Amino acid sequence: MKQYEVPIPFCDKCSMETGAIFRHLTRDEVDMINFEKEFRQYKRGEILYNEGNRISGFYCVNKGIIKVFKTGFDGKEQIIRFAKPGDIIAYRSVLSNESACTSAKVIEDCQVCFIPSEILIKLVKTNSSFAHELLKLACHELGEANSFITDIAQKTVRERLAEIIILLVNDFGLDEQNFLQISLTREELANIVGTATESVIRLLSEFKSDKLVELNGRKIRILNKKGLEKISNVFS
Amino acid sequence: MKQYEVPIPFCDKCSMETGAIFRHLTRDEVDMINFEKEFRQYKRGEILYNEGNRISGFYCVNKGIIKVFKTGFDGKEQIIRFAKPGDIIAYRSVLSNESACTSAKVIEDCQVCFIPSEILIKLVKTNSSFAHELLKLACHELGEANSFITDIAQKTVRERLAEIIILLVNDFGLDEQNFLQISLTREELANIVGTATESVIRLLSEFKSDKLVELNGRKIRILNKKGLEKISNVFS
DNA sequence: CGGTACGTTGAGTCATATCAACCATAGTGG
DNA sequence: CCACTATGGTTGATATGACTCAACGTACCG
Repeated sequence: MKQYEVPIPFCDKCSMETGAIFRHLTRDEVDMINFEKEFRQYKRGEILYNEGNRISGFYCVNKGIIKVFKTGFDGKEQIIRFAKPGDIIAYRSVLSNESACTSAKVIEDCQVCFIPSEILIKLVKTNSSFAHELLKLACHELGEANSFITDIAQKTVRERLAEIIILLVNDFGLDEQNFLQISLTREELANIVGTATESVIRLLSEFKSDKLVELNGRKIRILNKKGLEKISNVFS
Repeated sequence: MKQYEVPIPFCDKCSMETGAIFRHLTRDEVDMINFEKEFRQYKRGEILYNEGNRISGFYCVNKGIIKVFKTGFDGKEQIIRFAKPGDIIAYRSVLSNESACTSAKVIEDCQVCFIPSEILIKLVKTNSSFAHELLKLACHELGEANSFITDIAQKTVRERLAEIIILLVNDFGLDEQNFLQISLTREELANIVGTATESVIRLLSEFKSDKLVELNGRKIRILNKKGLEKISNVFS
């Protein structure tokens, strides 16, 4: 009956992480989550939930990377954001009491805690710092969404691709050899930028010619971050 | 010393409106807002606040229409949303404690209540239903932003223009003669859709040729809503 | 060894942006 | 009352970024 190789992590970790919303919970509240939550593991390609689903809880990512995307009219994915350890997903649907407006799929094998909706609602009702923290989170994401809308509407694909690479660097970091710490297919990159796969390929190899990046399959090595920033028109 | 012709409205109205976030406030809380708020009037073209400003409160719209937009790299506006009576704006910045990520400009002469940040924060802390309601609002807007991102990234300008017209109809309604109840310049339309003014002009006159709309200056009369929906690929 | 998913490259097309000229309207000031 | 100016709307010509389609290469997997 031993289904998991890994021990179920306690949420104490999440609750201590700076940046995680759980840091405003009391000891008792963390214990309650630990008691009520369900631990789950998923492999690359697996789906946590689908657009349109009624959601019965939200997820806190413990390990791995998840992409959150929306399926457009013709079936093309638009990646909205990524979730990495410490991030929560699906809270939007729970709180707005709407069905999921996005789907979530695993990019890198992951471990998550699934926490029932009632817990989230209860915490919002009883712990006002936590509610405030969630509001901050939602409002912050809203600000990012606004920026993204403006970018997609106004920038060229070239600018957007450069910008997305920068954002990925900031979110996931580089290893010792300056390789981006998240590996995406060209199609996935295209689905963030909002363009065709072939366009990403062509632009990436342009960036390569211009000595901005080095490509090794899905691994992207950043050679000239400043140069990319300049192309992306990120500042001013 | 009589500066305003209109009597200062009490927020009781706002607090009773269905859909407005204030409906979960107690009598005392509404009274507090009435006491602390500042009543302001603005004419078309005036600016409530600018991108980058530190915001010391949020606005509740009592009358008129306001556009909320972001200024892109080359100075082009991207309209993010409109606010009409009952809506609140700038709450995002207050709650996330960031400076304004958008600007707000009057489209149609308006009256607003300006409510200091502290009040909002205090209400979030003391009234958990109100906090929950705000969370619902923010999460709902987040869902809309996600849809918009997907649309801009994947749909053609033609589809988006049709969709925006539908959305405006749903938000602002039609008068007895089916004229859209908000009047925007072609440039403003372009700045919602994310395209060039000339493209909007050309597409609008195509829609006119196709008997979908009738144009009379800035007034748009809807002749065939179903037809526009079909073009926009809103459903399915 | 075939199959499937991903990556790459080239050629052709089209939607949309850009540039430029022009018209209409309304407000301003002499 | 009339230039004068600003703002917005329209149209045409032209350029081009980006998409589509198609073919082919590559790699991993059972």
